[in-house]
Amino acid sequence: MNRTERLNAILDLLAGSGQVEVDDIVHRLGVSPATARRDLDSLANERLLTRTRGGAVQGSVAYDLPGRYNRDDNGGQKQQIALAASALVHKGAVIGLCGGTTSTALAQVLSTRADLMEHSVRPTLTVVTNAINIAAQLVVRPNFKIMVTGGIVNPRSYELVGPYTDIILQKVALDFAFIGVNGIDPEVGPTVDDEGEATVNSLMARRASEAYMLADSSKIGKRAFATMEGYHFHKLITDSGITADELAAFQRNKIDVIVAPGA
Amino acid sequence: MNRTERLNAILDLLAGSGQVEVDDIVHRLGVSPATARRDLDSLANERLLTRTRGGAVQGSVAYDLPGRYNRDDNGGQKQQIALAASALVHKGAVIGLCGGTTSTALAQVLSTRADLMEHSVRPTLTVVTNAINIAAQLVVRPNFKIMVTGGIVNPRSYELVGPYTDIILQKVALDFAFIGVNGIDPEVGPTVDDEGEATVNSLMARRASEAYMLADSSKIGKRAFATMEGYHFHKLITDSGITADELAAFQRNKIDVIVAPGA
DNA sequence: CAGAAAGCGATCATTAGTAATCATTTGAGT
DNA sequence: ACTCAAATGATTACTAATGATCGCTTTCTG
Repeated sequence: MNRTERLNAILDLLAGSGQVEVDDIVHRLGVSPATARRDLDSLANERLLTRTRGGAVQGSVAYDLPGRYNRDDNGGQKQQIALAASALVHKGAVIGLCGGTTSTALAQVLSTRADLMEHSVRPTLTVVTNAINIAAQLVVRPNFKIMVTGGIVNPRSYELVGPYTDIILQKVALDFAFIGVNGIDPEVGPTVDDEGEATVNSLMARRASEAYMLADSSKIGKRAFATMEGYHFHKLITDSGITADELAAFQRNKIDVIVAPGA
Repeated sequence: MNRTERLNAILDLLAGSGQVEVDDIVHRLGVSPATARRDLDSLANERLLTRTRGGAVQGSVAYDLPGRYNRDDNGGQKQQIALAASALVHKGAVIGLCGGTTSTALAQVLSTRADLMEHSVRPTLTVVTNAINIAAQLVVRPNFKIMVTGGIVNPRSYELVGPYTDIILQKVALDFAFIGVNGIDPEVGPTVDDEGEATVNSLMARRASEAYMLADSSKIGKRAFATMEGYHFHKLITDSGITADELAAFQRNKIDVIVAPGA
């Protein structure tokens, strides 16, 4: 049994009962615990499951609290970026969130912000997103209004893309858009790995009064596959890992950089 | 029982009665009071509940979600109905799935069907759904193509409804539609609890060559709030709990009934 | 109002799971 | 057959989760 077969077998186990343990994999597939963990970690990286201590659970649905994802990520860079972005969002705002880990972290921060918790007639926050994991995470908050764009699911990123996505995005107006990117270069601008996502991202940015790119400092200087044409980003939120040179380069290109304080 | 399961179990207890005590957790889940308190504190941090002395009460969160993969219902009626519905679906089909527990069970069955597992260039199954829990569940199958309709999320059912949903549904053509209903009466026809879902359901049915209602036998004779105008259903899939009288009544109204064999 | 009882937070030892490293094996491509 | 890279399993040190204990605070009750 090779690695690919095994990964599929793990997904099967998971589909059966909604969860799987390291020991299950060890016994049923006959590999060592080390390999079982590595497999689970790979699948978690692909966002095909969520790691828990001792195993994994299906998907990233809201109530399957990923024990670690929420908790000890608190000092991480993505978390810092998310906190900085959250600080911009006032009560009652209408925001757009695309997919990606940083946006997911932002959704997590927003979903636990105390001042957005109160019950009221109007939603305390309206979120438009093309990421079904973000929608699933936020939907347990009855005081948030969640709109999903529709489209074809990209299984690697949980994002919805395609022409149907665009149709719906053209019908909304956002106060803020937060766009996670896979690479951000002072010259080339923001890039992502998937051309479909690039289209959705730039369209979402255009529908917003203020559009922010989210990128941790490791993405700076990187170039991914697809550029986002049709929109010039002016604002970037990143972490304190950015160098002075990079900061200067962005300023030369008229991009405001918000640096989230370090941990 | 690991931590993740336990947190879910606590939310279940809370959803049942609106409150939960430390002692409940200690006895029913078999952990120490210290752990029970730590669990409650974690959930309170996530704003999923509100701590009280001795336990916790519901926060501003809706957790009675149909996405809960019916762990204890596996041999149940819904499962039988799902198997019967699955038998109708051939490889390569384009199907529509609305939300609800029965549809979720069908998604579960489809996602583990061996003949739909093979890798190929074309998707072995294309699923159009307005339920984000179903999309999240099926997206781990790379050989399925998943399309989400878009719209406003109904936090009680995980379903997307509203005008944006309709726009996208008008652009697809389905081989089969499977519509879960909350009530089915031989005279009144199918009904659901939410008028938005009724609209989406009937539209999805109209877009399909063959539309099936899914309803376990307890729903027969019941009437929910919203009717589905604009489409006359001809086919119902239910379980063996249906009575001969009910069966005859449906036949008088020209509705074919597929009875899933008992467990 | 006083005392009892229940709950709580803090701390610590124990257990189980994990990350990191390294040697060995496997397997694909030449 | 040979080489090299990737995958695997074993070992180690580390970290998270749990349950027990203790002293303190809150709440109940007589």
